Amino acid sequence: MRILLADDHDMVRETISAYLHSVGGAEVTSTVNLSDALDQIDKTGPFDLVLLDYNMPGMFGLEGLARALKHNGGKGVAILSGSAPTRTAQDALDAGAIGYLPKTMGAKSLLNAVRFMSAGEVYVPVELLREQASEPVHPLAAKLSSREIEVLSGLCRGQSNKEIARDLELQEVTIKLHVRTLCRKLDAKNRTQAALTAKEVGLF
Amino acid sequence: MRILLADDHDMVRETISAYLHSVGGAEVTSTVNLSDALDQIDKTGPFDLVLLDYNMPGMFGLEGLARALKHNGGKGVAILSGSAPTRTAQDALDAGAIGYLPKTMGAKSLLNAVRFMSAGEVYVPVELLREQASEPVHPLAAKLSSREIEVLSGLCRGQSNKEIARDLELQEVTIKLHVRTLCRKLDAKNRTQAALTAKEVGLF
DNA sequence: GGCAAACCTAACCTTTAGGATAGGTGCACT
DNA sequence: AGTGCACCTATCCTAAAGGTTAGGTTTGCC
Repeated sequence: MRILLADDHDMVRETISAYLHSVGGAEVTSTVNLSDALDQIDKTGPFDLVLLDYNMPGMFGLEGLARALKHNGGKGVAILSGSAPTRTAQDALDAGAIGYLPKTMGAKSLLNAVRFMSAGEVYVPVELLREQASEPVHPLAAKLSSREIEVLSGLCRGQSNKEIARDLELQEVTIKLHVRTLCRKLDAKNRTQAALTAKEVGLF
Repeated sequence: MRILLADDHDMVRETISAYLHSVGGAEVTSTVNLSDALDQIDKTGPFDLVLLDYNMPGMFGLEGLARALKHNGGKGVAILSGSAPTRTAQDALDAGAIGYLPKTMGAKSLLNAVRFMSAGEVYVPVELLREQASEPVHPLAAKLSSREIEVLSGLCRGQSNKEIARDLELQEVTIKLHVRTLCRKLDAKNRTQAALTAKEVGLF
């Protein structure tokens, strides 16, 4: 199993490389930037798997991924990243990456994932799904009073102030007031934006 | 590698079982429903991996998964499914499944995934991310003209008619007209509802 | 050419939204 | 008792939204 590891952090590079070699029996080559990695591929032929640090000299986001994919002749290229923003991971996989490895994962899991990807399979960390499913528990919900939540709920149903007032048995003016404070708290210009952002953060 | 496969379709059961045994060298036991599977676990001890068909006598959705997880003593249980609705897969993984296998995947990939999961790693098919990224091409989008889509886009950003008019270099009245027809087509009472439903069906 | 459809604009109207300012209540905390 | 906060209401105002009717253009189709 021939692995190419490109990461500018010495410690990351050395520990991962050592583990994959000693425990996983892999033949690991490592470089400190993208261009060295591409040179290495050209020199010794495609690797079974190429691991690229996302934040690394010469990467320029996913551009580096595309270049590495071309060089590695059909074999897999995966992205290694410290954090795991869902967006980036999705983009990477859409762009043809064979996997997205958060650096937070354990050594054993890393080895398993590397073996898996070397076999040509796409590795997706569960965390990605988790993040999408469970929102960060609406951070701004705490800033809203219970009344405001009720009014916001009406906004999210597209109700007019009058309708909301009727449902809550209040005067229309009062609703206007709440709507205004809601817009301020949600950083929205109008009721529509308030409703949209409330929906977006998963409040309703 | 001891695998337990539970599926009520004879063909699925036999082909998968045969492949995992002959090519993958696995020891495969198979049953036709959930209760037989649970009996089998109790009789011969936990398997390295249990594969459960999602639509199967006794499963009752994810209830069967929970029961199997208890019986298999910490080792992995994965869901096998014909279709791959993102929602179900997410729920399954959240409920502790070690993987979600669409039956559409190739034999070789299946074997790789099974080996991966037997090693205790969570397998997530890429399709799940893909589906979330690219919607099923909005059924009602066809009913809207290109201008209307542009205006709707403005609504979904919470813009006022005046702002939309400026962006599209049209008169405000024209925008009003489009907003009205949009509300009719989207069955909305006002711009807020229109924006919300547009967002809901994934148009923006 | 006639015709329909999608588009744009105009003038006019009513309702709603959004905002400011002022004042009232009840409750909790000090 | 006083202070602060969340809540409710009132009046007055401007700006937007929503709706009607009546035109106009371009495009493509029969």
